[in-house]
Amino acid sequence: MSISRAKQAPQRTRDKLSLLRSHPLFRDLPGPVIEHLGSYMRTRRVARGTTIFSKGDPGTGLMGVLAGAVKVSVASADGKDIVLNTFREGDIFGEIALLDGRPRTADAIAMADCELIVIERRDFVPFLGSHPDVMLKFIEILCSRLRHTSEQVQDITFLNLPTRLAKTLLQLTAGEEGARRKAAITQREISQMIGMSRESTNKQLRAWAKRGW
Amino acid sequence: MSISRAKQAPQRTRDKLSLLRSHPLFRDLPGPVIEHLGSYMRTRRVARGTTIFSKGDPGTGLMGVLAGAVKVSVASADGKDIVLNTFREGDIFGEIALLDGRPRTADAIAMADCELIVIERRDFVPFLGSHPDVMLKFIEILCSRLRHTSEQVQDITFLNLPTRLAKTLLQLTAGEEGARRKAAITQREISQMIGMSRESTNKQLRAWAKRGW
DNA sequence: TTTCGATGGTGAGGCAGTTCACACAGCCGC
DNA sequence: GCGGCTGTGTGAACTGCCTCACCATCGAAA
Repeated sequence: MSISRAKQAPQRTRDKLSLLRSHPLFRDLPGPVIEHLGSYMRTRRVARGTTIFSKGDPGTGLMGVLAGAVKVSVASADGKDIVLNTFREGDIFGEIALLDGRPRTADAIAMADCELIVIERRDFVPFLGSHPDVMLKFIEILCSRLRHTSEQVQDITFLNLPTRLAKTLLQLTAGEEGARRKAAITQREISQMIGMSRESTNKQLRAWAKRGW
Repeated sequence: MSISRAKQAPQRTRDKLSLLRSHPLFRDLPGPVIEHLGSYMRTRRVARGTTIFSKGDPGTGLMGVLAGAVKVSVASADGKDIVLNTFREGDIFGEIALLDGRPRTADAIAMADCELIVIERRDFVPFLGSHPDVMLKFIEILCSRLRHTSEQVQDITFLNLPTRLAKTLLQLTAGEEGARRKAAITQREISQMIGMSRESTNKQLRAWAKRGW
């Protein structure tokens, strides 16, 4: 997976500043402020499969996806894996450790070759302190994350495999309807998203396929 | 349950202002500001079993527990119930709908006779706008809620019944170690916290009891 | 070309936990 | 003291999903 993939740089449809300018968090900021922020940012390129950060790491900063896709997941002692969230081009992640400075609660892994931006906590926190409007946006983001995670809890406890699978598939296809579905996701990844075994997922998919879907 | 219980007012060990003054959110505010905030607050008394708000309600405000205990839970279509969080004297809940103004994502139910404080969103949001330091505290709270919920997801998917039960029991006893355990919780409530059936919980408890615990 | 690793596909068997059906105790109001 | 309610205790039957074991396919590496 390493060499031949890494050879071709990930498609980058936007640069650092344009990501800031288009993201809801910063969209409303005046140009000079955005450029100021931009000066704090580093970019980082990672190949598919790379661990971007691990559970327990000191949370050093905020990450943004310029190109590629990232999954945030946790592994159990016995090798199982659940995906808590996925992020793609234009998304921002890792806010929690950024904001409260405590260790990361999950792993972040590149699902494709990625180009990321990184803003360090030590640079960002002072900035945040002088920008209450950005704080408000962060509060909104945190709220929506909370709603998402809490819905996840409900889905896991209330819904059975087929329902959860269907729901996940819908979300996946909804996310990429406009773009051609180049996202080529494996069944194993789907199963991790819904917290079920690869085999069960497969069987359900086949059962549906037999009925012509 | 209704009459004889409601007769005796819930034990109130603190008043509105002292709750604000002792809560991490507001602790650092100057006295006059706290009193100003206090002027927005109403108190509300509810009997055990009362629904304080329901999933889907417009989120009107922030709630605080002066006395009693509150559980935040969701019910599934087929009558099952999971508890997402519990709050007791001195805690604050309902921040999410307060902050983003969207509908409540869960029900809040009084687990005992309660005295609550309420601050309306329309009063609080302007206040928040002029108090960035309070925003920061809210960000911290949201982060810790997020960590909690995400841990819940992990527990549900990775841990089996006995482990989850043990963990929950530990948290419960830890929460009330100083105070005499007057919290008299039912097995049904425990099962809802860990997302398992009442019967299974009972059997596990009995199994442990047989071994002398 | 062969080999190898990663993915997709499928069946048999097993078990954790659910559902259902009770029985029993304590408490309350009447 | 009697019915009714809420909470506890328990066994039998059922089942959804996991685990294990295996084979097929395909692309990349050697």
